[in-house]
Amino acid sequence: MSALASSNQEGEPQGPAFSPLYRQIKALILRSLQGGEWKPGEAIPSEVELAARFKVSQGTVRKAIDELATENLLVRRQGKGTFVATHAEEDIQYRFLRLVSDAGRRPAPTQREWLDCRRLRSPAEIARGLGLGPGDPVIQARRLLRFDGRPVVLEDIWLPGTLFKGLTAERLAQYRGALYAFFEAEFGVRMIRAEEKVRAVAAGALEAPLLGVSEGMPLLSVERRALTYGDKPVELRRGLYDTSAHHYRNELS
Amino acid sequence: MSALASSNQEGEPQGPAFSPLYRQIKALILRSLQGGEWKPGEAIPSEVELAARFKVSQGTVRKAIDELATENLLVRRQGKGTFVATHAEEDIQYRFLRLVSDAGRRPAPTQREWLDCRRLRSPAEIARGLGLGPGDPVIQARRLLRFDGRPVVLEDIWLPGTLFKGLTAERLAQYRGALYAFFEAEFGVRMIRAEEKVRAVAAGALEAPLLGVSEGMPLLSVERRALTYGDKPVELRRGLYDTSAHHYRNELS
DNA sequence: GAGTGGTCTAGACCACACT
DNA sequence: GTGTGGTCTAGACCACTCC
Repeated sequence: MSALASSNQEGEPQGPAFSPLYRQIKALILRSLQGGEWKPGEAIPSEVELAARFKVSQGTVRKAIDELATENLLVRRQGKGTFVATHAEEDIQYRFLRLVSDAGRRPAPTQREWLDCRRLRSPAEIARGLGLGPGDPVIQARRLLRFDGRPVVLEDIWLPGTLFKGLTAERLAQYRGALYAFFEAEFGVRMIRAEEKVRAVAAGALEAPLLGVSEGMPLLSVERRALTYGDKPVELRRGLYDTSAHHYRNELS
Repeated sequence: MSALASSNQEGEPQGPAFSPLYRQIKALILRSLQGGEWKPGEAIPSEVELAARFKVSQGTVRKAIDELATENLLVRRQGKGTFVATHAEEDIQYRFLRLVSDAGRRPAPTQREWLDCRRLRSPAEIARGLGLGPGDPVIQARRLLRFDGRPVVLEDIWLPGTLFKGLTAERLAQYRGALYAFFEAEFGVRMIRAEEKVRAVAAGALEAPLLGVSEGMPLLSVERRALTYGDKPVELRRGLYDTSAHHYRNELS
C-alpha cells in the first residue's frame, strides 16, 4: 500500500471520477520536473529508486514514466537511464519546425539574422495570447532564416518580459543552436508543446523585400503559440514562409 | 512458453536486432485486421481469448493492443471490448481534416458538391505517388466543400482504379457521411495515416471562380498522400483552401 | 452476476551501456 | 560485473457495461 491518496472513498458526489495510482505518480514526477529538481539533459532517479521513494511497485512508476516519455517530457535510454528532455539535443533541435525543402531534406537554417529586438508594452492582442494584462512588458524580436543562402522564413516573436529578463539582441545574435535550447539554458523556460494556425496570405510591402519576393506573392503565414508546463503560454510567433522551394510538412494519424 | 519465434538464438549474423514477443503478437493481430478477419466497427476477441489463442499472457496481448490503439487502428472501450477503428464513428469523421473556422469551431462541411469523376490512364506523377505503373487506370474526382454556404475547399482526388472498381459520380453524390467511411464500407479500403505538404499558392484562373475568389488570391495548397495497411498509398489529394475565414490547425509536441 | 478492459503487484529474466 | 531500462508472467482486484 502506498501513502498516496487511496481510491475514491466517499468524497464529494461529483468527484473527478477516479485517478489511478500511476497518474498520481506522474503528477509528482511532473512537479519535480517543473520545480527544476532535475535539469534538462540530466538523468532522473532510476525506476527502482522512484518506486522506493513513492512506495509503489516499479511497474507503476514505469507506467507513469511511459506517459511522460510519449509526451516528450522524458527520454528513456536503455541501459543508461531516463533523462529530462531538452531542446539542446542534436536530433531534437528544431523539433517544432515543420518546414522541409521540396527535395525532402529537413534543413537546419544555414543562417539566422536578427533584425530587431525590443522591449515594449504589450498590445492587447499579444497580451491576450500570452495570458498577460494589456500593457505588461513584452519583448518583440524579428529574424530572418536563410537556407542555402536564400531567405525563406521571416519571423516575429513575442515573449513575456518578466520571464525573459535581460534578453538582448546581442545575446540572441551570439547564441549558436536552436532558439528553444537558448531559452532553456539561459532563462529556464522549457517549451513543451505548441499550436499552430496556418494560412495563405499575400506578401506585404514591408515584408516582401526582406524575403526577396514581390509584393502580393502568396506566403504561408504560421502563427504559433508555444506552451510550457501547465499549458502556460510563453511565446507567440508569426512566421512568413516562402514556399516556392519548401513546404510545411505534416503527418496525420 | 509460446509457440512463437523465440528470442534470437543463432540466426544470420545481421539479424534484425531483436523483436519482443508483444511485437510478434502485434504483427499477428495486424495481419488479421488486414485480412479482414474482423471488420471495421466490430469487436475483436477479448484479451484473455487472444492470450489463449497465441499462448502468451494477457499482459503481452495488452501491450500489443496498446500500440495498435495508439496508432488508431483499434479502439478500447472499458467494459465492452476492443473494436476495430472506423471512419464511420461520429466523433472520428473528418479525422484528417485540419481545417477550422477562425472562431475555433471544427466544421463538418454543410454541403459537398461533386464536380467531376472520371476514369483515365494515370499521368506519370500520379502513378509515382500511388505506386502504380504509368498508364495504369486511375479515378479522378473533384469536389467543392462549403461551410455555411460559402465555398472554402476545392479538392482533386486520385484513386487507384483497380481498388475502387465501380466508383461513379452517382454513388459519390449519393453517399452521406465522410468520404473515408464510404471507401471503408463500399470498397474495403481503410485509410490509416496520411502525410500532407502545405504551401501558399495563387488562385489560378480556373479555380478562382469555383471558390468565389479573384485570380491571384493567396490560397492554401494541401497535398495529401493517404496510406492503408503496410504503408501502401491508396489516395492522392490536392486541396485548395480559402483561408480568409478559416485556418489549418496543427498541434506540435 | 458475468464479462470486459484497467490497475497494481512481485518476481524472473533479457538487452544494453559503462567500467 | 553492476546497474539501467525492457520484457514476460501469474494472479489479485477495480471500474465499467450489459443482462
